Amino acid sequence: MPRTKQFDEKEVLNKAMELFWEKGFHATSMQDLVTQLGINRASLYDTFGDKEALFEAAFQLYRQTNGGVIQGLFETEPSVKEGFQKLFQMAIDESVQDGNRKGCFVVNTITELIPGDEKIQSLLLENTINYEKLFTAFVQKGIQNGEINAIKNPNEIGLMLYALFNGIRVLAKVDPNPEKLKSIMKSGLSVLD
Amino acid sequence: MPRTKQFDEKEVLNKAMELFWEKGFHATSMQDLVTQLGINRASLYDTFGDKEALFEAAFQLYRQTNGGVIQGLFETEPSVKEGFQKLFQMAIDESVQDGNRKGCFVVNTITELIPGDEKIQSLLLENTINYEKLFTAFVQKGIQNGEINAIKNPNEIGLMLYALFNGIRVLAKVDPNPEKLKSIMKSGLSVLD
DNA sequence: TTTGTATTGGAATGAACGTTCTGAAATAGA
DNA sequence: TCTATTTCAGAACGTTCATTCCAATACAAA
Repeated sequence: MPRTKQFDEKEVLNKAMELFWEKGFHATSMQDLVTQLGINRASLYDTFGDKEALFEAAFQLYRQTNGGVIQGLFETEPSVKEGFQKLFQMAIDESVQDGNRKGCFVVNTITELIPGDEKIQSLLLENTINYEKLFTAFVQKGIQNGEINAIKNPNEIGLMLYALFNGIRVLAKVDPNPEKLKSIMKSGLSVLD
Repeated sequence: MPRTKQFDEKEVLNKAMELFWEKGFHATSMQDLVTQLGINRASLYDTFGDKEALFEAAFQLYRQTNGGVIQGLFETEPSVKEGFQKLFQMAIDESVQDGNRKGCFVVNTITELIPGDEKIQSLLLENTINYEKLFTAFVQKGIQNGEINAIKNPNEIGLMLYALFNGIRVLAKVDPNPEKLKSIMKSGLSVLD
């Protein structure tokens, strides 16, 4: 009976993600979204709700996409040291290649929307703890397979590497210099030796 | 001849800094500033110029204050390892004690205003490079006084510690847990051993 | 082809935005 | 005390904000 949608919902959400990722929540206006997404105002509201709901959907899409990549890398990579190196190198490459200097959507959101809305705040906390566990477990795996000295504390090292990962994403926004970022990675990963 | 100012310029700028620091550039309105600063709209514009100029002045005040503290610490602290530990502990304490979860004004500004205005962008780059040099030079000092093994690369380590410093400020915003942050510090500073 | 329902385009809403303006108030020097 | 000059209070400016509304449109089922 009804008229069919003239746009692909996933495609549109992807564009919204890019926009919020680049400009942040407050600096992105609904007008920006209407223009860039190429769909009508009313369709935007009918499909995704208000600005906050759309942002949250876009953020979740980012989490899902990136989280999947990292989890996949950790699961398939037999060497833990190489796994971490690949992960950091991926982040560095992304920063260096991104002409828009978007940085990391998660980091951007943490710094922009805390303090603030409680919903997004708990989402950010949950996300962080997930990543910390992922990092820690991967270090643990390295200890179990003998790659990493069993004296090391996997929790401490996992947390540290995740913090460093975030720090790199901040610095890469100011100065996307591959050599410099590689130095940081090298020195950071030396804690695994 | 003229009527004298009824407010202390430095005091007002300090309040503006707090507000921008907590909410960021875009989420802070001129109305917020007028209300919180307790001075008149016209006085605000006459004294500091427009919103952008006021933000920049507030940001410079933050840089000046914080940069002075760090530089002072590095100059007076005889032990490099202890110096770094004190620095990180200061950042952790600040994060844990700050009920408003403001985080670091520099990190917040990097993630909010890049990409964007070129003026603030080059200011941020200059600031970052300054800090990196400061960190690197302090590691160098540790090598010279025999505290740190001369095999180490001071540039790599300095950059890494500065990246980690920024990462901690991000994570502390999501989860200001002192034990966790201390673990990160401990593991990070182990590169100096 | 007709009918019913969801989508669409675009105008319209009122509030909030950054900024400017005007006139009254206040004070240091003459 | 008078005068010159600046600050101050608050209204007013034109834009932009997020959101809603209303016909007009388009399409699946009858």
